[in-house]
Amino acid sequence: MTKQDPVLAPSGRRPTILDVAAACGVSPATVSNVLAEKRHISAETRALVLAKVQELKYVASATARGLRMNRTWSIGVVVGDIANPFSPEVVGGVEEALWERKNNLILCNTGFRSERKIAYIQSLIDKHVDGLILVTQTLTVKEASAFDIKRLPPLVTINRVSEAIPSDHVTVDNEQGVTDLMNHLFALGHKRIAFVKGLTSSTSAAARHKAYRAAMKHQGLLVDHELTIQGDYTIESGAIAGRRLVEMSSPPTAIVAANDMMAIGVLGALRDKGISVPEDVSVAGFDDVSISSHPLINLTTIEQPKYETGTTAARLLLERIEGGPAEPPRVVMLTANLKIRGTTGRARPATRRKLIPQ
Amino acid sequence: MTKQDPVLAPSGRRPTILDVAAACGVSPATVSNVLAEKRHISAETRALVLAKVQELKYVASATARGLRMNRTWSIGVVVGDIANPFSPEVVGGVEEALWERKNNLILCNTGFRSERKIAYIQSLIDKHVDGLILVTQTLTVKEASAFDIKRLPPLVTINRVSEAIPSDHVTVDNEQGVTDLMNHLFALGHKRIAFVKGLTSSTSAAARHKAYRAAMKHQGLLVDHELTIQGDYTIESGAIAGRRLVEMSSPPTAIVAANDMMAIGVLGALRDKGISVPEDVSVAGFDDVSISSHPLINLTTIEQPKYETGTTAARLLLERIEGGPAEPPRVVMLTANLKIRGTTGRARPATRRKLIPQ
DNA sequence: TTGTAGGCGTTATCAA
DNA sequence: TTGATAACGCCTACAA
Repeated sequence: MTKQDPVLAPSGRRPTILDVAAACGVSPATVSNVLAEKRHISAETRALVLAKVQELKYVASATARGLRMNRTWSIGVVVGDIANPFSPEVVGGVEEALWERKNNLILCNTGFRSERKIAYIQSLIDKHVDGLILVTQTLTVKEASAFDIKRLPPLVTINRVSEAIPSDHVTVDNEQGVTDLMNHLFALGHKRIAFVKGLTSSTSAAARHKAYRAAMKHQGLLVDHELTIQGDYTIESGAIAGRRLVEMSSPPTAIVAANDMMAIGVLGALRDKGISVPEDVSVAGFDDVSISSHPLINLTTIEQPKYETGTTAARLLLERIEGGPAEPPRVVMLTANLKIRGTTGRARPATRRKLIPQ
Repeated sequence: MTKQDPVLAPSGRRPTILDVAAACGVSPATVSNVLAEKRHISAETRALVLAKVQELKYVASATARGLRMNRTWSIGVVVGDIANPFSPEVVGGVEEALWERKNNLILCNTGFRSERKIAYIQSLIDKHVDGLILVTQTLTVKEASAFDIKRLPPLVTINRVSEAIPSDHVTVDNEQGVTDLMNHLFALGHKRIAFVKGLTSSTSAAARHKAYRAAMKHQGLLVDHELTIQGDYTIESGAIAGRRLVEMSSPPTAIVAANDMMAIGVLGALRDKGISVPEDVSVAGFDDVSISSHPLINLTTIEQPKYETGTTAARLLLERIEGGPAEPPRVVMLTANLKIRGTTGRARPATRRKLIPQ
């Protein structure tokens, strides 16, 4: 004889709305309405239903509800590299905002591989996510052609405008940030300032580079193309750039990297070469990743409000999902804050170094 | 006529299996079978169906399929703090392994808040995830009582054994790692070694602390309780611990932290106080977070293979999901690797410091 | 205030 | 080798 628990549904099987309805002697519709608080239900039945729901630990199946309502309360978040300190901070913000609205976050890590990005987005479409957030990623026209654009859910991009598809966009004021930083360096007497670029495909990287050149010109300085080095936002690329720069016959007195990770890479390379920062060279980054404020790094940088970037993107997306497509694409540009720390200082007279044999 | 914006006005209705069936003049069952490769279909119809599928860009709705098959191909991953550098590396590993098996990752960030953990797990149950991975988190008996345990999907815990529920478990050999590190310090002449503990609730933190005490005893050294400081795995708690330790009347010659973030906090505090590492004090951590190997940090630590921890956990989980609950819980213990870097050196003679006035 | 019934898009079972 | 049909669990017109 099997011992039946009168309260719990048969082991493992979760109770359905029918079980609750039966237990209460009402119709499933009533149970649904009690839970959805859609139409008025007599206090009596309401109480009964709620009691039974609790007793049976009934929770509606999100799958069934999703099928019926054509919603999943899930948002796909596509990042290039979750291990890059920038990503988790943004993702943390997205997560928080989604949590507040009872949505879930499906994390997709592309490793910046195009095919994987496409495959992931396709699978997100299959899963019927309600929306998509692209973190420092975009959809090229070519990539977008891989699937039926009409079936893409609402989209928000972070730090990189979407090429193929109009979408809401959250970014930081790159131009202002870099300009502030450059002025800080000019004030310190720097004239020979190098720039480590980010990926060319990145809108924000491009904007930062552009602002650098504009600031140089505005200051009446020549932009030496030798002093612009291509990086890819990784710490390693920063280290390589750093080595190259200090080995030059007439090296820069300051190095600006398009993000903190590269700046930190530069710092590492300089340390390995025994070059003092900021006495010999000044270094600065962009983002203000959490480790940058550590006393041992102490990097002068431009803060991008990463967490806020994430929450903002999520909220724009949820509004769009609820509100419908009526409004035109929105762009939110958060302010960049210059954080002056220990890696920038007065420029060493440019001539001195030349006398030192390589 | 309104110009339709493809993304902002999304949801061109996606074709269903019925559309494909109709277009081919076959039954939906046949389409399903072609796609699932379940039963034999004549080459002719097969080709026809596949062609139409391509033409219509038909993809089965994961929601409908999930409802029918009682599977979602989604795994919930619950982390305490996604911004802690440890998390993204593990999550990256999980993500990769899930990707290989075409599963998705639903990320839940609890901020170590119990109610949020409960609410998240409940929502994951609602969503019918096929499995759950708890990263440096556990379910206490009390927490587990919040929902019907029978309805919990298969579970894998990382770095913290599950109290309430039997589950597969992936961790690192904490004891061996700490023992190796302690022997390294002993060999350098350290006797007065402090320990910064992790959260008491963490199994791995407890194991690391235990191994520290065992090593001290085994070496015939007294464990001075003053030298054990409670931290919480954050960089701030490490900084606080560091300050307290060096302000002691007879400070330690070496400080071991239960994780890298706290060790890095210690380093920051020492730097702020002008104390040289490793000349005045040696410092070591546990995890080998990516920044630890940077030339400016250069932290001696014990590597936990984080990425591999993630992939292993995911694979155990997927096996369990496919294979059923038959087998008993498994434990995988990865080996810990001591990484000797620049923050550990010969012990300064214990007497010297006493002469220097505070 | 409540109940009935249809359908969301699949897959599985049975029948042909 | 293929087709019809019944679920899966829910929400929501429409009816009562």
